[in-house]
Parts: sequence; structure tokens; C-alpha cells
Amino acid sequence: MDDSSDDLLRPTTKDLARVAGVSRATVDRVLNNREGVRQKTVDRVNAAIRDLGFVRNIAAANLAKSRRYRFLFILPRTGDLFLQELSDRIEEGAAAFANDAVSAELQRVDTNDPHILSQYLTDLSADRWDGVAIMAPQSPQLRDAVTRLLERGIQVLPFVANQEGTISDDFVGIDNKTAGATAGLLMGRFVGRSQGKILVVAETMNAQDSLERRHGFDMTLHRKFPNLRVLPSLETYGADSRAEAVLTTTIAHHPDILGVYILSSEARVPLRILQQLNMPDHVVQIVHERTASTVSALLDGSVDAIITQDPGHLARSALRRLKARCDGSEILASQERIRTEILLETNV
Amino acid sequence: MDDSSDDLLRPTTKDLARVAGVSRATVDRVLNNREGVRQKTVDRVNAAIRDLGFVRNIAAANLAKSRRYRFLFILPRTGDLFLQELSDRIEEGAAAFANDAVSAELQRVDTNDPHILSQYLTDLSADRWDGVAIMAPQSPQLRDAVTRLLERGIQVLPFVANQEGTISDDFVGIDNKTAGATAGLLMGRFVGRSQGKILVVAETMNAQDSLERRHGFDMTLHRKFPNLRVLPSLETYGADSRAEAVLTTTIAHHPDILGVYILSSEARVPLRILQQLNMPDHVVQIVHERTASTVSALLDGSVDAIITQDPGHLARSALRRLKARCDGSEILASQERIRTEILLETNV
DNA sequence: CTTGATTTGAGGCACGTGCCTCAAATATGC
DNA sequence: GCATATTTGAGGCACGTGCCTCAAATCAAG
Repeated sequence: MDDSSDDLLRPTTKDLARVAGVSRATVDRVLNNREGVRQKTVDRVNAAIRDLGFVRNIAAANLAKSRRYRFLFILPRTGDLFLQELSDRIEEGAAAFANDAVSAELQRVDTNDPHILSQYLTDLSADRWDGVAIMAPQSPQLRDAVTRLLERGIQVLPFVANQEGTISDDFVGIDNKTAGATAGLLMGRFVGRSQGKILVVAETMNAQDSLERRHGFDMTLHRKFPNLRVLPSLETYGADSRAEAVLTTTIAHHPDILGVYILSSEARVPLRILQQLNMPDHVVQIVHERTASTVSALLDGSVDAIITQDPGHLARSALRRLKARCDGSEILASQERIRTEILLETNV
Repeated sequence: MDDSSDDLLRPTTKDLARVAGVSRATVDRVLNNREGVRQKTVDRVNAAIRDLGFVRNIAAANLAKSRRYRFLFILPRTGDLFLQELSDRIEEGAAAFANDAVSAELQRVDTNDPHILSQYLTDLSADRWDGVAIMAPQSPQLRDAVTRLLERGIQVLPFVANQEGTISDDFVGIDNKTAGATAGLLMGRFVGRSQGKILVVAETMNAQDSLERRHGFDMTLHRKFPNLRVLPSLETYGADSRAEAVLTTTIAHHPDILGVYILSSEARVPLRILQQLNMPDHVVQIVHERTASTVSALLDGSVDAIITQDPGHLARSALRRLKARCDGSEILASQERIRTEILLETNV
């Protein structure tokens, strides 16, 4: 029940000094890695820290330092409902964390142009920012710019768009292969035993995320549902007209389509076009991200399931992770794992 | 982007005093509702609060007051894997919140005996506890004991087990009708178009939670899947032998069972018995709560879906809500909504 | 206008930590 | 043993808020 000193007061630096038999000044030197302390003394203080289970009171420390955590979220310039929702949740999260001395701002940058993005990152000053959360596809230029940011002491966190572990161990977002596999499993089980084809719609297949989702989707279908054949991904390139053209043509060509999987974050346009094309009721539609558009489609029955990640959770998790990095403290892994959620009309 | 003073320092009571044209002592009187201040002065200070967007620095305030939040979690004495997981996550959450001056303990009480429970609650002192999270079925005695706790100034939060809104507006846990409806929807879609029966297994149908889950389940099946007939709930009363007896008999009696829904939080025993009874592969099994037992059943294919709530989220949400109540501050609704999650073998 | 009550101000100490200075103690090299 | 360098201690101020005291200012009633 109580693994340490629980309900009584936590030990302070004063207690450390007393137990280690040194002064508070020396405790301070050890705690903040200042030099000019003999190893023997360092060890004694560290022993006291262990013995008392001392944990630095970060709130008091920040108060003393008047420290502020200034974080910047860099989001793509293009985007639709999901991006708007994400922005709103970031603002909300920043407001909620104001008590912990963190403030966050949000900047839309042309993240698809590696040159512009890397220039923007290079211009960021460590005087102004403590950490940056970046939602952008990977590129060599981005990788270099990130390295320079880290060298200048600015924390960097890949956000929602995966950087394939090249930048840092942790990443805020779902495992897209898992998401695709889950979409595939639901697709297979909802379609049933009939034989037919599955249509996959994407904004672009150039992004790592899309590839991973498609890969997970294919793997599941291939392994468990041999009755279904997945067509090559249709790419809309975010253009309404192109989306309409490719969807219309493809659907006309394949009368035996049993399901549609929209794997991009923004499903509004493809959904509207599918609606116009009047797909038969039994065609299973699975989309990503909970937005006004996908929710209303789920409720009116045209969409069967939404695979999603909680934007509020994404925002708060990024803030907590950036703060933990600045403090050099541990995160609570179970809290920061972004879940791949399944929404049906009953639990939306 | 910035709705108020964002990256600069937040206003302090000193700023309030200056702007309102009063002393810091008066600001303090107004902020902490001390008497002996003219209405006119109160208004001026409040105007300054509004104008500057002042928000009390709770960390500094708690430091000054040496305030600690001492919370108690009261959990049932009986329970299996889910309860163990919940306990672990409460400990973990308490550790994570230690920086915010909150400490939490955990007590197992015979929550099924209203007399014992209410006596236990009555014995709690406001000197020792600031808030209590209670996981227990509702009863008149409980309701009275809770009223007395509130009168003594101890915050109370219904936890996981719903109290039907009689105790307080907020409740930490899922909407069980939603959970049941979601189980029903998955059951119907996974079974497909065949005609047959669905078995429902519960520990007891005396609890509000079980009734709500069953109600949601029935509603969905009735409305959308007329091909399925739901059998009366089997109650195990938590006894292995009884569980084995009723399950064996019922399954023998109904050869056309297409699905099994285990609606209680602890599925280990029923799952084990079903395994022994060697149900055909096509029988769809849906259970609640992510535990070692349900996860392994999901992965080996015997269980098709787990409907669950995140125990870590439950614990942390309860801590945040109790703290917010003590502070008289607002919670972030979107963060505290406990989601009804669906786990398949791909996203477990 | 005086009296007494009410309201306000000035100032201080506390909380736990960071960060600074200056002197004292101790260790090291010769 | 002495001179010098290194290590340590004592003490203080700061952060933003709570809470206290005591005196001064302002108000209402006679």
C-alpha cells in the first residue's frame, strides 16, 4: 500500500543536508551538477537522496527560477477537419497546462516543402523556445534541421506524422500499421464470407503513415480474409476534382466492390463523393479520424467504423513529453501511449 | 493563436494590487473571500482580475500553505484480475501526481455490505482525508453516509461503479449502456446473418452496471439483429462451481448458440469454463475489461472483442477530479470522459 | 465635529528551491 | 610547515501566494 513515506511531508533539501551531514549549499551543488564538490561528498548526498526517497519539488523549483516552458507546435498549412480539431485541442491543452508554467503556440508551415520547413526550423531561437512538436513528413533536410535544433538545446518531438524513429525514441501518435491492421480486421469481419474487392483511397501514398496503414491493412486481409482482394490505392492528392474522377472511374470498373477503406486523415471529400455515387448499403466503409464529417457519416449508416486517435490526448501527451524532456524526468508510459480507437455508432 | 498574455509572465497578485489601486493585503482578502472589504473594493479587484486575466498560481499557493491533497480509494474486497489492475494503476497514478502535492491510499472494504461500508465511511475524518473515491453498488445507507461525508467537507467521487447520478454530477467510469450497446453491435455484425441464440453471463444482475450493460446490449440486438435471440442472463455469483454448473447445463440445452457475452468485469472464470466446454470456433465471444486473461483469450482467438475502459485513465481521472473539487476549479471535460474502447487482436 | 466601527495598508514570515557571495575549513604540492 | 588551490558552510534574496499583526485611513452615526 505505501512503498515509501506516503501521507507525511516529503523530504526537502534541508532534510538531505541534515542526513548527509553537509550544508544546503552543498546539497544544491550536487543536485544541480555544479562542480567543485569532492566525489566522496557527492556520494554521501546521493546516498541521502536514496535513503530519504527525495524527489525534487519541481513546482517550487520552477517558482524559484521563474521558469516557463515555451513550446511550439508546427502543423501543415494544408488540412481540413482533422487538422482543425487538432489545433483546437492544442490550444485547449495549452490552457490547461498554464498552471504548470507551460505555454504553447501553434504555427502552420508548408511542411511538404523540406526547404521551407528546414529554414523555418533553423530560424527558431533557443532564447524563445524550449521545445518544438513537429507534424511533417520525413526528409533529409528535416533530419538535419532537427539535429541542429537539438544541438542548440531545443527539444524536438515528432507529432502525429511518424518520423520512423530517426529523430528520437518517442513519438506522439498511433502505430499506423496497427491502425491499418485494425481497419483490415473490421473490414473482413463486417463484409462476411462473400467474395469481392476492397477499394482503398488515400490522399497520397508518399507519406510514411499511408504506407504503414496500407501495409497493416493488406497483411490482415491477406492472412485472414482470402475472399477479399484489395485494389491498388487511389490517390486524390487532396484535389476534389481528381478525387471525383478516380473514384467514379474505379467504381464503374469494379461492380463487385464490397468495402471502401479511406486511409487518410481527411475523409470529408472522399466521403462526399462516395455519397453522391450512391454506393449500395452493404458496402462496408471504414475511415480514419473522428471529425464532424466522419461522425455524421457513421451515424447515418454510410460509414461502418472510424479508426481514430484522440486529438486531445495527442496534444496533452506532446505537452507532457516536451516538459518531461526539459525536466529530464520520466514519463508515465501507460499514459502516453496513444491508442488506436475504434468508434462504432454506439460508442462514438 | 494567443487569446491572452501568452508567452510573457502571468500577472501576479502584485499586479492586481497595482491595477486595482489597492494593497496586496486587500487583494488577498478578496481572492480568499475574507470579510471586511467594501463591495466597491471587491468589484474593483474583480475587475482587475478580469482585465489582466489573472489566474491564481496554484503551485505557489500550495507551497505557501504546505497543502497536501490526501485521497482515499475504496475498492471492493472481492475481485480478480480487473480489480488488481485497477489497484496497480491507482498506485501508479498516485506516484505520478506526487509532484502536485497529492497522495492517495487504497483501502479494500466489503462494499457489498451497506452497513459495513457506511460505518467505514462514517469513521473517516476530515482531518485525515480530503477526498474519497468509492467503488461500490448503491444503497440508501451509502447515500446517507456520503451526504455526511460531504457535510464534513470530504469530497466524494463515485468510481467505476455507477451511483446513478444520485450522489453527484460526475462519475468516473464508462456509460455502461453504451458499453452494452457496443458489445451488442459487434456481436450482431460478427455473427453475420445466421439465426441463433446469444448467451449472456454475469456475476450478478443486482448491480446497476450489469443492468445497464444488458439493457444496451438487448436494445441493439433487438433493433438491428432480429436473427438473434438473447437468452436470460446466467448469474455465477462469483462462485466457480456454480459458474461451471449453469454454463454446462445451458449450453447443452441450446445447441444453436452463436455468441457469448460475458458482461461482468471479471471474465477469467467464465472464460476458463467455456474453454473446457470446447465451444465451436464460429461462436463469437465478447467480454469486458482488458486483463491478462481476456487478452490471452483474444490473442488465441477464442475471444473476438474486448470492450474496456482504461484503468490508468480511470485512476488519473479520479485524482484530477478530486483535486479540482478541492481547488474549486474546472476540469477539462474532454480529458475526463472515460471512453468505451474496443480491443481486437490487432490493437490490443 | 467627535466618537467608534469598519476598511485598508504596510510589512513581515513561511513554503521549497535556485543561485549568489564571502569567509572558513580542508586538502594538496612544495 | 607553508603557501596555494579546492572544497564547504553560512547566510541571504528571489519566486507567488497565504496568513498574520498593527497602525493608519476612511466611514457612519450621534
